[in-house]
Amino acid sequence: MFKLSKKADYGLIAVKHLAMHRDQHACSATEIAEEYGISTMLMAKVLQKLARQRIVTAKHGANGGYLLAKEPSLITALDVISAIDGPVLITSCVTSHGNCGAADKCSVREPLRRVNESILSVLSTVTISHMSEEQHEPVLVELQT
Amino acid sequence: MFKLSKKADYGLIAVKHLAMHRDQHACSATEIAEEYGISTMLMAKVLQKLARQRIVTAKHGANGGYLLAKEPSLITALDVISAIDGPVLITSCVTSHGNCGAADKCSVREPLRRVNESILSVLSTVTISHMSEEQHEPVLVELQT
DNA sequence: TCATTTGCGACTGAATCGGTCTGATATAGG
DNA sequence: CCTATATCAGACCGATTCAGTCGCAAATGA
Repeated sequence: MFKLSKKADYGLIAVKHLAMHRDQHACSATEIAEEYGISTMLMAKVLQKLARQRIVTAKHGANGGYLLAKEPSLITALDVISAIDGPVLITSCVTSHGNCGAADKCSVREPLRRVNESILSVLSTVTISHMSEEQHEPVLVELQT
Repeated sequence: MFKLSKKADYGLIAVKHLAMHRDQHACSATEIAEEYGISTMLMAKVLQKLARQRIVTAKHGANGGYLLAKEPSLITALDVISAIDGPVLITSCVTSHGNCGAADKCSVREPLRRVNESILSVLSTVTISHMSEEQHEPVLVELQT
């Protein structure tokens, strides 16, 4: 329906973990997985996807692991989610090569596109450093109705 | 990943259609389905769910069909979507009877809850009348980071 | 050299989703 | 009253997606 995948969830957990252990040692997939009681194999897969999108950098070999590739304030929730699940599109019609059956007859396509943009804007406003801080300053997001 | 179901999509199409044919005759599921090239059976199912949530009212019998139960400006996208797909929760952790494995160890739960609220707020700001109008005045939505 | 750790693709079982079918009930009109 | 037209409800099925696993290759530090 309208949920993020568990993998995306785990991705956010992992990135936040790395943000909190910044400038310390590199964290291995096993270490992170055990800390949160998640399957090691699955966490490894998630971190690999994050590495492929240059959100984290990997260090091979013994005592290796992952480090954040950028500052926590430069990594948005959208970055992490779309690195793992692919582009965020609330309807299949919205895509460029969209093969929506109702095609051009579809009267909700344009309004939904605007809703989609608003959601993207929310997700890209929230950064990892936001998610680590305690204070929560409200931010205004513009919504084209 | 993060998409609305086709049923929810069809629901929005149907409700918008009813809004545009307001104060005329009741529209049958067949009529709406054919107009947008959607399966009749499926459209019927969608409209039944909308009727159960009192978003539309059904008129049985010959020349029956559906009518909007409220003014288009009082029906939000969130109403329609959650009538069909159930409550909008971006993670399974967020729910009240949440059985998230990582449980209380999960460090992203609270930030995601706030993101979820922002999305709900976006979806409940957009009404059916918004989706029918041509003009698009921007609205500001508050986002707790 | 060897233990550790990432990288990648293939695979499986379970859950969800799109869509269909059947039968029951309600109602307008002849 | 009878029939055609609609909604209503739930069971059902095939296809897709998703969570999670496994095996093997490559990199790297000790």
